[in-house]
Amino acid sequence: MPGAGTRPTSRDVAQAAGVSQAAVSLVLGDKWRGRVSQATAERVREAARALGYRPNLAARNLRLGRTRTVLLVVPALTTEFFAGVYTGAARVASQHGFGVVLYPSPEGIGPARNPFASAQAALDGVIASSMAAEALTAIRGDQLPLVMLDSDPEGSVGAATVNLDIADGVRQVTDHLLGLGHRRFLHLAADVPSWTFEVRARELAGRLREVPGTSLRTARAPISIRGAEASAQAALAGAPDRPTAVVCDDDQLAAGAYKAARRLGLRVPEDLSVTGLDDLALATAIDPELTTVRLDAELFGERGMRALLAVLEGRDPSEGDIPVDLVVRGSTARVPAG
Amino acid sequence: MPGAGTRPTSRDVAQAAGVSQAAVSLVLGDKWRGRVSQATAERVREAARALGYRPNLAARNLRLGRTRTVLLVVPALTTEFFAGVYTGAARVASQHGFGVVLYPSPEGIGPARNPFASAQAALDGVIASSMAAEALTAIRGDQLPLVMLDSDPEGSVGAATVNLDIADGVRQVTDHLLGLGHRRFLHLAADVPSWTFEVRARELAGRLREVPGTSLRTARAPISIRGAEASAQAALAGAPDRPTAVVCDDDQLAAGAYKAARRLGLRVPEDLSVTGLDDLALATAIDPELTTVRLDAELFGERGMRALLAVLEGRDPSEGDIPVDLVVRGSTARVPAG
DNA sequence: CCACTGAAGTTTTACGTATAACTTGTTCCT
DNA sequence: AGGAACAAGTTATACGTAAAACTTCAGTGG
Repeated sequence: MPGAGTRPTSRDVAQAAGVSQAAVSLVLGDKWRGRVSQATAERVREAARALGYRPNLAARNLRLGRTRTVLLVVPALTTEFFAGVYTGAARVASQHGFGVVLYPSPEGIGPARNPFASAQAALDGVIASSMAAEALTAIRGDQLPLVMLDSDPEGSVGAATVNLDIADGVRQVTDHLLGLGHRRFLHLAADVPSWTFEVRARELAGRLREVPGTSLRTARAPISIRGAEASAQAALAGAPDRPTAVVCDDDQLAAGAYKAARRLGLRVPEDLSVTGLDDLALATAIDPELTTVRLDAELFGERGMRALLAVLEGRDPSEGDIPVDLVVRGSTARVPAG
Repeated sequence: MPGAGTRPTSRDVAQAAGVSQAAVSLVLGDKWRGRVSQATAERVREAARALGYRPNLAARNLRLGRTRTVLLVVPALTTEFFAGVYTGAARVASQHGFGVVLYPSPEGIGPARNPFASAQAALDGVIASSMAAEALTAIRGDQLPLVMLDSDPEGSVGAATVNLDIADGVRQVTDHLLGLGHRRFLHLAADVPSWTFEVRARELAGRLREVPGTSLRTARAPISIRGAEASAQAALAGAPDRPTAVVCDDDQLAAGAYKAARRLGLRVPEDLSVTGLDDLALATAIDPELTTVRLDAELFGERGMRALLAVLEGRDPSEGDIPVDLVVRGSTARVPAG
């Protein structure tokens, strides 16, 4: 009889069922066919149920040398985007008997510290979003299989990468605005060093360079509505050759641009077109609803987990970028005359 | 020499430093004073560094019988609220050498399934938000120390509870609206069975019952902007004795109420006052900015973790409810004449 | 000079599991 | 009849760590 308060072990179950510990392990591990009789197996299962036996995961992990647990490192969970990524990753993981532990990096989207100080769980692999070389090194020092989300395929030496086709999204936005006659652009950029934001800047600038008569200014802001508001207000204040379109690095920045516009007496979209990127719930909460690029967060998470499974099984993890779609709503309109 | 690809163990470090495995454990566990010489300790640390040694957590957890890891069960991470809770909990945890694993329950705020199927990590305790009896039973079956967030102190048998003073928040909102002359109220309620929402309904109804000449209708909606929009639109459609104030169970529902109002040609706040609860970033992104009740998510998480630590150490976890504040912004105004 | 103390270690063991290797008894084929 | 083949188990071991219990040796006080 196990002491009160102590959790029952497989040995307790064995004793209760009148068999050896090995038999218990075989039965509960579903490896008993041809090794244990049907009747005995049932007896073991009954004993386990009666005692409320739950295997000690630390012991199992030690024995097997793996945990079937992976870490998902994400920037701070200030939007629902990474909730979607987690959902997708967790769905695929559970189909393969894996668990996903979520680690929101304290520093936001930028460089993240070594997550292993916090996550006491032993891990089989890591899916990391938008991290800097520093943390990457710490992880690779641990020899852990690694998949990078939304990161430079060149920069992440050896690690598999899974990316959304952000560049194409920016192209679609830019072409949409050019088609509406816009020529003077403001890029409201995230004030965070990350490849994913570099792509936006590069692609927008590149596309505009191909079209004569266009101009591009850039304003940087921390990724928050308040921060974006201040930055956008300053950038839009000059009346003479004010931009007619604001391309924002994400929907939160776009919401800040709305507020700046309102403060300056500019109407969206009559005086100013605004675009976002993400398609958060926020995008349809604000008025007018935001023209933005829809990112499929769940698919992103699924693909990330699938890539990690491939790495773990020694398969090739590479697949193409995930397509994104422009969603045209009420925040973009034909360029105002004059 | 450890085989290529295998992680070095404490035994490898011992061999490299020319000492026993026990000495390595003592030195790295900082228990060496009076047991190992300064010089040897330094030699061990150097060897560990050289080999890139990281202790096997599964083995440590098995040996110690604890993991210094706790699980934080939250509803789906669709708003930044629970990100704040996590941040607060993780901060306190790391100060005490604990890690926090985040488990977003797949079913939203309502009844959650047993999280242990997914989280392969062995756990020392659980902080669970707004869960139903079903999951609670599963957890208590595991004999795990448990702290409930935002749950009925009566219903959660034996488990410690940490609560925000939501009731007081609802009182403040109601008194604010009554003071502005409102008498016809619509309660836009979350369509989810949870104690935290029952409190809102009870408190609002109770307060209005004390004031003669008031009326209260209730509309239920899933917690999303879209869902709230549809529900609020239906509830506000009847012209004659339409409510003049909409009290929403959270900010997302309030954003939906804005959209319904706009669709019906009602101006906020001139024709309709709207209030929320949470004070999300969304609250200041919409126009007009939302009058709402600010909840201190980080403090909530801190208090939750502190309570769990108290339980783990056999101390009394109980503290008072966390105060909340009404934040008056532009979405509430004096009741329209007539 | 000898018992004693303290420093500086080492040896050993236990944590709970999964599984390889072994044992025993029965059935079946030739 | 004699073993081969198989069912139905058991015994023993390893995973990597932490720490209790033991050893060895040098110095010290009476």
